[in-house]
Amino acid sequence: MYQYEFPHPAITTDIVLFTIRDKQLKLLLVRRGSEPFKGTWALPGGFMQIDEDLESSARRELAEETGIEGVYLEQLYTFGAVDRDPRERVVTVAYYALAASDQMVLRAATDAEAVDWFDMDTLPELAFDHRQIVAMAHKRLVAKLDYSTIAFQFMPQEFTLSELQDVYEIILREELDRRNFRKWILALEQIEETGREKRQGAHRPAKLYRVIDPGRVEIIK
Amino acid sequence: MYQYEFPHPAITTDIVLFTIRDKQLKLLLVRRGSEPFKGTWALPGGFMQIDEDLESSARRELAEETGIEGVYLEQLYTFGAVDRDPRERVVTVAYYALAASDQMVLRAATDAEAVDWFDMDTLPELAFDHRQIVAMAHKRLVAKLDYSTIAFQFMPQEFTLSELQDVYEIILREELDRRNFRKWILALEQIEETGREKRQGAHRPAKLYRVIDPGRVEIIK
DNA sequence: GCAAAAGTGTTCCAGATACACCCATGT
DNA sequence: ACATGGGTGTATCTGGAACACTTTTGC
Repeated sequence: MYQYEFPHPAITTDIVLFTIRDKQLKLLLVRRGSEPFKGTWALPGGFMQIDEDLESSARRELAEETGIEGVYLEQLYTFGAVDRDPRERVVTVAYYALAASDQMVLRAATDAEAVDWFDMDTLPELAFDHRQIVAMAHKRLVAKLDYSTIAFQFMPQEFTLSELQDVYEIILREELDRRNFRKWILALEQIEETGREKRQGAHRPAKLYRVIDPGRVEIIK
Repeated sequence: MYQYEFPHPAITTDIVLFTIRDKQLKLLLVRRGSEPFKGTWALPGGFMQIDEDLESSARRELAEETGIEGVYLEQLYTFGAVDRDPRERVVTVAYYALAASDQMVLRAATDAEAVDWFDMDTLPELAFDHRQIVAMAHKRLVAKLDYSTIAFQFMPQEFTLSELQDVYEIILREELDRRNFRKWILALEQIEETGREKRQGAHRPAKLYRVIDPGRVEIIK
């Protein structure tokens, strides 16, 4: 038992992990194995330990619940409505995360818990205020596409310009002119040719590119 | 005494309140009246109550410690390094706030506490990790000036275009062309003439303007 | 009449947009 | 040979940047 002179809230971290698969923007959810909201889909996340910092907590929860490690992670917003958890006062620090779908090995579902990817436009009912958290993360993702190089976080090590353009088109939900897109993305000087090609199907092979500084997300304005 | 099965951190809110006064960007600080960091300047803020939400906590602390109410307030970032407070584990949700200096009546200092405004370029030593919090708030303020109408939050009800331009120049630390600034700011259609003038000194009077929707901060891209 | 800030338009440049044809491959 | 996606250049438009003189007032 831990005792305090005045009441303390609990702190959780929740992670909104996006990826792109099958030409769709996907969101990772876990099915809750315990009350409250048992059986309902929710964001991966959970209680912060007293001796770990916030980002470590988010990474640990993501790894424990889904087996996923090493993704791009950024703090999103902190949600603290008084009644957002029926058990006790819980403040959650939400993160959003992006990953290339080929980087991820989903852990075989532990316990009775299930983990799965959902299309952003056909999400199930979500536990707590997770719908609101997802909405904010999605808005931020769309906004950041315009003024940062965050889209590269969705790409595998090598990719074609068409694949990269697909990512932008899927997230922005609009078609882009191929020539203008290529001019723009190359002018950023954030990607370079690998010298290799991707042959696929009955047409001209596409040059493969890599991100010059894969860990970094640049503000491009 | 309050008991929990596992240890809970404390949650605080801290407020980085900016204003513009004497052609300088100023920051509000309070001198700590108790340990730790007794006597050191710090951001206004304090422990969140178990039955209030985060923003309410920030507004309450600001009002209690400084007497200031009704300012523009926006969540900044949540700081949770394990050792950021020597007493116990404390996670702080930082807010930044902006106000017109004429709107604010500083409360006469209560207790042994002092409250004062400091120039951003001559800040004293700060308690905890507040220097880092201030740095992030300042960076955000400068960035938001470019893509939102946040600067209006510094203005009194009626103001001249020169006064508004001063605000931009002080925060951006660069001079702006008067004609271009006026063209740009009027094209936003966020301010309108009041029909009144400001006569001051031996020169042509300036038209007074007001913000059309003072509560709102628009993203202008 | 003079000092001091307010007010006002046009030119220029750079970055974004629109747009169509040839290329290399597999079948 | 043909179907498929890959690759490329130019003309136009638009928003931002540079730039100087006249107006109104108080003293």
